Amino acid sequence: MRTAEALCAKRGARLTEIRRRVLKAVWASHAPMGAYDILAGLNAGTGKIAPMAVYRALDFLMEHGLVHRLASLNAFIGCALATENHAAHFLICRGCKSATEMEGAALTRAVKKTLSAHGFVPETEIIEIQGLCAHCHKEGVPKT
Amino acid sequence: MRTAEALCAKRGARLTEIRRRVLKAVWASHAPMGAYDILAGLNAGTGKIAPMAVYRALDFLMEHGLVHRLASLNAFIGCALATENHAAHFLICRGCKSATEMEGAALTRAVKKTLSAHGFVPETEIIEIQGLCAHCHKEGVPKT
DNA sequence: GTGAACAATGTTATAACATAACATAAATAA
DNA sequence: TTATTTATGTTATGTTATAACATTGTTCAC
Ligand SMILES: [Zn+2]
Ligand SMILES: [Zn+2]
Ligand SMILES: [Zn+2]
Ligand SMILES: [Zn+2]
Repeated sequence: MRTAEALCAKRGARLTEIRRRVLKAVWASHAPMGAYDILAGLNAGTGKIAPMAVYRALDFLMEHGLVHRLASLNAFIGCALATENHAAHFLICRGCKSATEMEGAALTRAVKKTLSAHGFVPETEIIEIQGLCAHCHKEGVPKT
Repeated sequence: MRTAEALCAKRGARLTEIRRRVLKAVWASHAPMGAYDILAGLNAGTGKIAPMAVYRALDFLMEHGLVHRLASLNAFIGCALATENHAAHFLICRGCKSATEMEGAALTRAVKKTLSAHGFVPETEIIEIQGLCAHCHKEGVPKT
């Protein structure tokens, strides 16, 4: 959270109340959260925030690399490596619902190589591997 | 199309009228199509097919590896390598809206390696790189 | 300080994507 | 043929995301 504040300050970006609350909600969850889950959390008390507000906050947070969107789940998760902009690669376990962000230097290199072979200029890189994490696999989480 | 028929015959799977029509629609488009786009196409004449029917056909076609879903676009595209089940890796150009399926042996290897390093057992592999294809980049398609 | 310009939020409505649940019909097996 | 399974029809609803425009708040030049 300090990191987020520092980062926004450095960029002259405003980490407002609602953005902070959304970020906090996303960070508080190990599992990826849907936008409407986040919304429900914010509105748990007396709230009456609208979906738009959450989506706008998420857009802001994504722009600044504090949150990632998991396309395969329509869900959002806090960035584990909130440094400069980076490609996000995720391992998504259907057993424990975890999504682990991985720092894949080798993978990144392989992707780059493949792209340049095609002359393709990348802008967004989505890599999401679904399956079972080591723990859940050992536990014998069933197929379906 | 012959391929699809052969493949289904071999497996005892029934490539019915509606499934065939959906496959044809998806194949006819270079660009990925949304489910409701496909639906609109089928219903262009006298039709009155419901969304469910399209989604069910798509599920069938995906099970048999004839169609892929692009998670980042909520769209579907015909498989360019309709052989055995394979991980689908796509290059998605925002200029010409094309989605190119790539046969990335090296990339596949890199992914495998990374996964085993994490002890992660994969089931579904989503790799979608968005950006500009060589042609659109050369044309100077602008940022936004 | 005042006012212009921009940034953020509020508000309402709707678009776009996807599935649940149950009924009917068609194909296959026994 | 009857039973069983597979596919489709039908209606309704759930889920995710954006459009459009009004209002409020912040910043900055003057
Ligand atoms: Zn990250
Ligand atoms: Zn797990
Ligand atoms: Zn394919
Ligand atoms: Zn292109």
